[in-house]
Amino acid sequence: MAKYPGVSMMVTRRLPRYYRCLEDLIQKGVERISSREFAQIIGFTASQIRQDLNCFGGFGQQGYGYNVSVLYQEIGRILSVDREYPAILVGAGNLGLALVNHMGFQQKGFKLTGIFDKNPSIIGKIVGGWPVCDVEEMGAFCKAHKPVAAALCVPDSAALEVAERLVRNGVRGFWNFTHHDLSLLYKQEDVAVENVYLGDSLMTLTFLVTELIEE
Amino acid sequence: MAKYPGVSMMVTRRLPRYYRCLEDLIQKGVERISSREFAQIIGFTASQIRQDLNCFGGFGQQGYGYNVSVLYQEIGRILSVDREYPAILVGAGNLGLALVNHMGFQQKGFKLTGIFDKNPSIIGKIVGGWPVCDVEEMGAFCKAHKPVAAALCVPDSAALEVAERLVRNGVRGFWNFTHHDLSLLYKQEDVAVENVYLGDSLMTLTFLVTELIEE
DNA sequence: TAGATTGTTAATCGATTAACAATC
DNA sequence: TAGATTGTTAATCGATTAACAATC
Repeated sequence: MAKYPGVSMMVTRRLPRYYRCLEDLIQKGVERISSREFAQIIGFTASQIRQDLNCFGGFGQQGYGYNVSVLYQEIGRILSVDREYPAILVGAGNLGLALVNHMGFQQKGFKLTGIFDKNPSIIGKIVGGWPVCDVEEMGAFCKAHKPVAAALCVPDSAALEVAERLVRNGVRGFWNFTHHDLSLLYKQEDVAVENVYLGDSLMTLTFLVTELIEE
Repeated sequence: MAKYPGVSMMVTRRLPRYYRCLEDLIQKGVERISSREFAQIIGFTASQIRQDLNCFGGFGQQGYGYNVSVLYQEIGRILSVDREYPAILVGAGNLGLALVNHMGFQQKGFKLTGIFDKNPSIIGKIVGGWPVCDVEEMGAFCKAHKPVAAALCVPDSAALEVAERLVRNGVRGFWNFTHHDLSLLYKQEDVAVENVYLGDSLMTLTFLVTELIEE
């Protein structure tokens, strides 16, 4: 059973925003904050912040507000960013490598445990401390290391096949950079999918810019 | 004045999905499609599809449905993906390079016209056909080439300064990969911001996976 | 205690879905 | 013409905002 069954996707997606914002506040030495001040900084309404937080518990105190570091810890716990779920990267192209080098998988709930690619000219190279392995070894690796999630940076054409293979091997979450909506595939089964459609994001910007500059 | 002033962000963000899905259908040789069939494939409801499309015009025909290639063209036009707005990339680290090499800026409304970085060891290298230039040259470059948009792949700490410099030089849109919410900064001014919070996206997945696997 | 600010309920707003008349 | 499916209006649903009593 899910710990927070009633929580909407809207609220879920705001949690990381709160978390990061609180991190900044700690950095700046802020100890307490009211929903009103918080709202100003983060760009939501005070009502929404209080409403959101109360999905998970009463972390504030009337007349005082919220203790920044307490709230930070609480949201971190809710997000489970202190976990180290074993995760793998499939597809060590430009984007995949950028994610490994640029992003901290750790401190975001995951621990990278393997990198896989199909391209023989990449296999064997060391990336972010890990040798790139042949995708053919992926099945055996999963049986041994039981990765919980996978970052999918393979070409669109390979997305479905790779995803299905991983699900058969116990992977329960995808950070999906392909353009195949995997959440459609796994609606029934218990697989979490976070789609990152970079192409769509750029096209959205195109639309917005055009709306702005075309008279 | 905006061409489509009443269109919500919700609808806007679905447009690229429609566009890509139609592309796939064309590839598969599908000529016509009803909102019902389309809904099945894309994972929305038929009502929503018809509602969405009618924000922009009546592209269908009663009793027939939608002509796939006509609809594809129409949505492409609405999104302005056939434009070639001059755009630059600032920050040629792993992520920036991945975007240049992996993404097609062209065919998504933009044309990359320059790449900038602060790091002397990167400056001068050729990436995606363009030499990486010193950020110090950015002002002069903007005056000469008038880029309309910028992909921001600089460290968080540099985000605000770079963004402000670019806005002063006429940039009207940001594809923002930093964790500073630029849309907060330019609420009043006419600057479009598409925030891509990869870290938040990964934390969201962490939350979803935890909800799934913790009993 | 008095002032401040939460937690929570009620009101509003917007987005999605359902229904159906218009029409190809 | 009859069948199918749109465009569009009305109903529902969910998310955001406002309000205020509870309480630190």
